[in-house]
Amino acid sequence: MSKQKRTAIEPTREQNYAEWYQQVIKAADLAENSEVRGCMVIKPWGYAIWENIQRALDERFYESGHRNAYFPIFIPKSFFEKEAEHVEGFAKECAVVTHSRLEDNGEGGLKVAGELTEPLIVRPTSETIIGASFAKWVNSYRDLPLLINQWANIVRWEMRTRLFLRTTEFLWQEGHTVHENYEDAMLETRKMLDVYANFAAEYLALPVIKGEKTDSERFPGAVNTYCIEAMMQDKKALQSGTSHFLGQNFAKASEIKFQNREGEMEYAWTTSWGVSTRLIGALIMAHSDDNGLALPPKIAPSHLAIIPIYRDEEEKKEVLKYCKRITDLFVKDYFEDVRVYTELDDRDLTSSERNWYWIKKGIPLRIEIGPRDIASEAVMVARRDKEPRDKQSVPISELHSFVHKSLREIQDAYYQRALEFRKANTIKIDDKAEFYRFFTPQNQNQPEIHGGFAHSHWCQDPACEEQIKNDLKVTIRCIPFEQEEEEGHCICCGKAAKTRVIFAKSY
RNA sequence: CGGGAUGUAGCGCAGUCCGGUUAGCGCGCUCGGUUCGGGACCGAGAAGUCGGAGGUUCAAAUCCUCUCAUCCCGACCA
Repeated sequence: MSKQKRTAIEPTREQNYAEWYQQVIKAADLAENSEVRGCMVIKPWGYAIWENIQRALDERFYESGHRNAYFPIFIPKSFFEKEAEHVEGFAKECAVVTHSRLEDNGEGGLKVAGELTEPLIVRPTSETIIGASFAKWVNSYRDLPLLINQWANIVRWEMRTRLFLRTTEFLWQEGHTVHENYEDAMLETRKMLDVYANFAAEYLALPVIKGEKTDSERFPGAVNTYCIEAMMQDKKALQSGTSHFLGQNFAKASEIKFQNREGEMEYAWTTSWGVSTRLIGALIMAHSDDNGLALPPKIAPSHLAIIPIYRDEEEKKEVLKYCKRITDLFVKDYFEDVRVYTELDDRDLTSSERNWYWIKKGIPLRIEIGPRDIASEAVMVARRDKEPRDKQSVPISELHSFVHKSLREIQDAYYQRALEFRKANTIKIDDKAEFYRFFTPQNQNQPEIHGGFAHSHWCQDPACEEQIKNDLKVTIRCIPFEQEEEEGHCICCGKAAKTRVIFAKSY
């Protein structure tokens, strides 16, 4: 059949986006569903991406004065109850530990025993348990600001899960800070959102929109929730990170008080902010294509796949010797702040099979090395951002600089492509009928990829937000920071409105 | 938790309506040979509690009852 048109991933994005996403993960061997409902196993290639995310973010947190610490996975129920909105927001998705022991049930099985006097909640987020520590640590304005970060796992008992995007247990980072006043806390909240946005752009090659959540989407217990929103290739929005200004709400709940410069006792101002393994989902859906994963070099676990090509043992020996010269060029080599790693793939498979294997894994560069290259003192280099058969010969003498130049170009190309995709699918809409048309698929039974980001006016009435959500499954992703004041009419009710918000379908 | 569907080899499926030798097919896996810079080909082979329990029957993957699990659509969400 027409081999030229065969894609490594089936179905394609166009055919069935949700299934395509699953297949990309499988083909790249990033993760798999575990035996435990809703929980995933993150495999080495996927976990390495997470470690790279950690490394880059951790450095930024440290540079901005934050220090890592670790708090318990269990939160006593009573702690959780202290902040009313907070409880309400998370109550429906908590895993609760009620017993401490297993006993023989007399039928070859086990029964739970040892009921706890107070149930423990497996943290869905740590504001309350960390608050309890902070209450002890903060006594004076001289103790502030207190800047703490925790890398941890979290459990939220979601109904429907999808690898990386929404799993019952997930990995994340949660920053928790305490400040003397409103301004400092607000500054911190916004600063960390910038850290996230810059990280997303520079490392994940992911352009994001910074903005504020509406009341209905706000973190339970927060005063303001800020977020970064990214557009996936199915034109849906993915919330990729959040930063919360908590005001004095949690300080009051946890009794975080300090003696201020005037000698009076005062409740502190706190913030919290986080990103999770969901970022890997964002990464996948932003850049991957119908041939599988595509990784920006600054976040890729490995950068060069070296594929030796030979016919017999004798040729193999010679080619491998030549390969050693190539790998030696990149020993302890750095692409900007990222360590360059190479993968020598001399498995007993055909060269094309090995080639496609690395294409599906998203490795930025593939280097084919065979007898012809030895003769010409060169190698064949292929880039993941170009067509699979698009290869070029590069002399060994230029290979190191060529690789570095290419890595930079690939990183930029992914960012540009994602940015252009978002631009092409973002429009201003002022007419209600057009708005409804924009978010309605042609084929209701099997909705095609449609919609995008709609910048439209909103009157701030939650009823309008609710109406749109019910009619179209479209929500306000955020009220973007960057926009010019422009009088208009609410896209739903038509009343006068001053700001445009971003409407989109979302994950 | 409501509506729909599916459980058969590692993966993807056929067979079930209409019960009948040894439960098939594709991919993958193992071995041998030929290949090898666009996902190789030929030959041989291994691999299955037909989700589980109970029932009907001379006979059950197939019919009946119960049960468990998964997926999709809703409500919920980093």
